[in-house]
Amino acid sequence: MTHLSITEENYLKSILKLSDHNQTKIGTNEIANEINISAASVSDMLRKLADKKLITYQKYYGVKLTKTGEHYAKNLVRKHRLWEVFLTQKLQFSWDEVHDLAEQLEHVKGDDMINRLEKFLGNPKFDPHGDPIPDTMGNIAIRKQQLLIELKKGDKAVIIGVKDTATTFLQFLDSIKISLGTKFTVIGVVIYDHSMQLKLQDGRELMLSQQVCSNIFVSS
Amino acid sequence: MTHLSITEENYLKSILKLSDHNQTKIGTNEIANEINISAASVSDMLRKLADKKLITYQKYYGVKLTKTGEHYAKNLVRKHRLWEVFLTQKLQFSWDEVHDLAEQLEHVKGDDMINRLEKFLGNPKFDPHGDPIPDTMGNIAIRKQQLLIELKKGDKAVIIGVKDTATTFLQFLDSIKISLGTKFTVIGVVIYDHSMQLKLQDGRELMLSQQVCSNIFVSS
DNA sequence: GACTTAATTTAGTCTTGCCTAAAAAATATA
DNA sequence: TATATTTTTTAGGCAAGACTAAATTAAGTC
Ligand SMILES: [Mn+2]
Ligand SMILES: [Mn+2]
Ligand SMILES: [Mn+2]
Ligand SMILES: [Mn+2]
Repeated sequence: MTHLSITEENYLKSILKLSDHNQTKIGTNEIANEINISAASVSDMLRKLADKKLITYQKYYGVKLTKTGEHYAKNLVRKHRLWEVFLTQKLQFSWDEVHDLAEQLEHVKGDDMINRLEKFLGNPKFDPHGDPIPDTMGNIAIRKQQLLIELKKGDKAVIIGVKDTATTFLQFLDSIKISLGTKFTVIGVVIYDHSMQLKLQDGRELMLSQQVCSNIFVSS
Repeated sequence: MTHLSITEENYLKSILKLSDHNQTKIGTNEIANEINISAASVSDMLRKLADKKLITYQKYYGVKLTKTGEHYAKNLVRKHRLWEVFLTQKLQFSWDEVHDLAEQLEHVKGDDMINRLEKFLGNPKFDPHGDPIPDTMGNIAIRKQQLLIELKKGDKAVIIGVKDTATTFLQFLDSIKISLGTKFTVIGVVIYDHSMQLKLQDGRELMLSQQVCSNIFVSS
């Protein structure tokens, strides 16, 4: 495999992210928006990535990762998430602090290092935000999960991930002592604004807004 | 402190390395040779580094790090060596495999991360090659050490570092089961070529060439 | 001290990755 | 279908960091 620049890696990662659960082709503007770069620059880079057979690109009609491109992108996600686990599990960072550091660490070359890191961490399957860690082949564990917002009164579930990983959101969850693994029962749903009232395993009762509930993944 | 590019960091690191135990100014060619870049390119960069007050630079008369430049350079060395300890102690890499990975890891920004890493590693004072790890202030522990080649027949000592860290040299030492901490007595010095005969603590006897003995640091 | 050689800097280019402004193509609207 | 709007691409530039070739300065030699 050829050596990719950090920039190229980041483009592939963005395209993968935008493709998630979405087969259709990705537009230039979407990518530009995702990585905060002008559409003109993205257009330039797409041509280069297509030349390298990392994406299929038809002018004016969007892009899609090739198998090769997808492989690189998933490997990058794998590295990102393993480093996030390292930072939280070994260096005691909290889940809202690790993303930016992982953005840098993911570009360090050395698959052997990453495989050793994975083993050192005890072969984790999910990162600190509940996102699955691809294996060396790019395979990703599928979990049956749904958004908290989709639950009904009386449903019991456990929190297994967050959709939004913004610092403010994660810190808010910390402040109300909610984390991955927290078990609860839905004891009410407000019709007016779709806030949800939960009863946690530890006995506490909590009211969460629709926006919050739309960004928490649960498993029943 | 301003943000330095990886390139700038590497120039500072090279200048520090070349300055080691050597107060005189460093020449353009020396740097060019150290980082495998043309002298013309080095000349360009020196002007830029001088503009940023990271080095003092007088055209045609060489360069020297400023206090600021030295601080950056030592911090880089600190990061490099801590990552090398991580790779050997936690990921089980051997001492001949870690340098290139550390060359990448040292450029990851985040002093907090490095301080946590240091603590996680148990505040090591030396890296896997016996080189001292600067503290956050850039202070470096001084050890009384000398080269093996300087010893005389009958001297007892312990190996505490290597001067050459080339893969082939380190693998050679592995192959003859010599590592940091190995204790020995000099039982003979060949007059003809200055090879040295050692008796190790485990009873083995070894003959080492002058070149090998010139690249091993010992403490008595 | 003049001449030769070595070290260093300058001049002119190249590539990567970004930008803005303008042109072109696709899509939406009437 | 013609026009307006949005999206995307092209054109032209810029900065960083590299190169080679040429010019300049310093250092060494007779
Ligand atoms: Mn992340
Ligand atoms: Mn994550
Ligand atoms: Mn090293
Ligand atoms: Mn080292």
